[in-house]
Amino acid sequence: MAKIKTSEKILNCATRLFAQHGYDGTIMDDLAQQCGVNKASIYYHHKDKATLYENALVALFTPIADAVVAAATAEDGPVTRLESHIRVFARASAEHPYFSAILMREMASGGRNMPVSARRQMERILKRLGETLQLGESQNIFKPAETLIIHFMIVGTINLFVASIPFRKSLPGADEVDQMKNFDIDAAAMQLSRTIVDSLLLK
Amino acid sequence: MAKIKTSEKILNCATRLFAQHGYDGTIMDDLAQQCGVNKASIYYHHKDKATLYENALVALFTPIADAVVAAATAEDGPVTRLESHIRVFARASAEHPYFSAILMREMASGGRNMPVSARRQMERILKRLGETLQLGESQNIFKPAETLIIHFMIVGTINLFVASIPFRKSLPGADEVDQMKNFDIDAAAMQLSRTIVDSLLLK
Amino acid sequence: MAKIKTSEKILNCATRLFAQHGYDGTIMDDLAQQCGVNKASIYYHHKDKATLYENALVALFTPIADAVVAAATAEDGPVTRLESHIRVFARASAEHPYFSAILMREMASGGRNMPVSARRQMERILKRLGETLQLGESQNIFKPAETLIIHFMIVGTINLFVASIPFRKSLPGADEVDQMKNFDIDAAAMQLSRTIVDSLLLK
Amino acid sequence: MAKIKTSEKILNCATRLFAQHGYDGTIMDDLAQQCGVNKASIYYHHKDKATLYENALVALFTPIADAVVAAATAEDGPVTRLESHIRVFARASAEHPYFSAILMREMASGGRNMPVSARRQMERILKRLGETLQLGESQNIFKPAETLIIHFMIVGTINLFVASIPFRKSLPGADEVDQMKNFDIDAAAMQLSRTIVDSLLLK
DNA sequence: TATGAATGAGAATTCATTCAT
DNA sequence: GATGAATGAATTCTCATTCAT
Repeated sequence: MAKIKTSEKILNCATRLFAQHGYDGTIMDDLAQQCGVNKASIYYHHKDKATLYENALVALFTPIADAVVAAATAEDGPVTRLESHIRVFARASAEHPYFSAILMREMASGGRNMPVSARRQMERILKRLGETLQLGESQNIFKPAETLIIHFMIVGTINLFVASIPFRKSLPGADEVDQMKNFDIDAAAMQLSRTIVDSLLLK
Repeated sequence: MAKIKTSEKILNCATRLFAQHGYDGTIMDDLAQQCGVNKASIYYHHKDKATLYENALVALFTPIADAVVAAATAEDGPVTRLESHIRVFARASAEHPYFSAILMREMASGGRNMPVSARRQMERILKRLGETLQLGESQNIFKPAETLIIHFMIVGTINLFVASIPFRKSLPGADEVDQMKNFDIDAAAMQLSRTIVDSLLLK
Repeated sequence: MAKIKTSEKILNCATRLFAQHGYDGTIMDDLAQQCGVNKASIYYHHKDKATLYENALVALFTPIADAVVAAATAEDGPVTRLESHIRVFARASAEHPYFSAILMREMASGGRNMPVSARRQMERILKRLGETLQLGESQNIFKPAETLIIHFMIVGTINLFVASIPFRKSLPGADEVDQMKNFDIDAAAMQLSRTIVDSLLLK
Repeated sequence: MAKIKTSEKILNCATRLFAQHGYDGTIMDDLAQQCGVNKASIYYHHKDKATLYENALVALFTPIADAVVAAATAEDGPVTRLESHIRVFARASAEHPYFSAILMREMASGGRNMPVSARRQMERILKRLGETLQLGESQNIFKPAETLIIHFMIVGTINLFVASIPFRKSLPGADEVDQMKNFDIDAAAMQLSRTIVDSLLLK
């Protein structure tokens, strides 16, 4: 069993803390303690807090963008391609639970502080969506639509869904089937997908 | 011309800073400077930072929930009621530009730190939406749907749209009609509305 | 008895520590303790360590330059003027015992880090000396000489003399009249003065 | 071409850094980087920072004291012996440019931290000067004078002259013959020499 | 000998909050 | 109500030194 390198251990731990508490709310002392390394080690591997944040975001955003772009490419028709785009984005968000929280905070800041390299990844996703919608339009399958709005719809909805899971889990569950207890990301993605596709299809 | 009371001046300024920088990123010194009052005055009027945050959130969330609830009530049919719900929520979000940023940060934190009084307001909005959807279902106009997902769709989309306006405005706009420059909240609300309603309507 | 303002108390104390330990060797914690104020108070009054250093140097160098310039002006002939220049510089150095140590360290650094405002004061002294030598030359009393060398002779000698007093005081004084125990600044100034004037006078 | 031993490479580099930044201002990380060795290697060769400093100072001070003592010995008369003392000290200082800076810092600290072995070297120089002056007095060539003052005059002047060269070189030289641009150590030594001898000679 | 990694003890600076007037 | 000053408790970052290989 290969030993996880300290540098990565710090990065993983930092990602979690940044997601939970935000940049300013994350304390380097806590980070050191939580990953069981000396505080100075963090600085040995990651220059400073800002750089650590950048490193964490790039490591987090890149595989998600990769997955979404690859998934959309694998499909032929615009409908299945769009469905795939949404499903894979939703699953990737659920699998990297820190992604949504971090992205939401960044969007809340107007993206002003988001490292350029992380922003690039979001742009890759947006661009792919635009191509898919364009494909649908050109085949007279989709109505014309604002890519950006659709993008926000997907990202905003999934983000909220995923980021609110811990909160909803913590609620005193009065009812097992209580909708506040709905954590099934695939079901959510499917409803979102159907909603968007339905509204895009030319009758 | 009525003089704005110091207490309110502080509250307004604080709301902006909390939206821009988050709770941890907001510094009391800056706040004092930006509203032109002495730092000690803040404490004279607002106990401490946490209380100030609560006060700011309640003052921000309440009128928005009021507007949404009132708007939905004013309509008769489920479709117009839902449309009204979305349109008013979108407009209110755009008019209180700090609302979206703050709500997004809170959701990113899983709502763990959101003052109860602020959370109540979000629950009022969610409840109203549930009633509207239920009305549509009982009249055989809407398919059954998960209220929470629809709620996240509305809130997530509008939040992202509004919160990203400053960022998008700051982009070097190559093209005037560039969609990244789309700031028309009513148009965005309408597309969102159509998307959701289309997908809900029984064919 | 007027209360010494905290800001000045800090400045005085800082001047001493900077003289004794140099910029890098001076620790803000120690400073706070030694002047009996809270560490944060230092930052309330003086922005940061570098600024504090600047403030200390200006407050230290200015009165010395003032005294030297004024003294030279009060005399008529070049000889008495030069003697006065040296004597007053020596006395001022002895009265502000931190001046010599700080100046020596700055010269050791090649003056690279000396705040401009402090450097200005040294330039005033050098300029005054140049005028005095020029006066002597024009009256056929002095031989031509390099102002800078004479300046270094005065400053270097007095600096060493004054800065070494604490060290020499700490020596186990075998003999009361041991020259290493010579602390009489006026006598030292006089010998220096005579040395320089003798060598300058046209025979 | 003999390979410079790591140990010496470190020592040379350390001497420069100590001269430029002082003991406290010299950082072991920088030292390692600047001499291109691993930080741990420094400790392999030199125990710790304090010891390294001692080693550097002894290696620097010893040849200078040797040269001065030897030079004075080679001359017969007190005048030429004194002139030689000054000239050789000046040249040695100029050839070992780090000597002046380090000595000035040590004097600024009152010599409190100077390694004993380094101090010994300065004492050899002082002792030799005393003997030369004594010789002049006993031959009725020199007036009585305080050895220590003469020593300070020599050391203080030359130190300042040498240590300020880098700074003066960095000045925007308006004029080529500008005296601030005077770097000729021999000329400076000669003027200093003449000044001191003139004032010592019995008329 | 050499080196990448690790670390305890600092050291500079910040920040929410309080106090005296 | 308002304000300049003060402060204790963090918080980020540094640095001399050591360790394992």
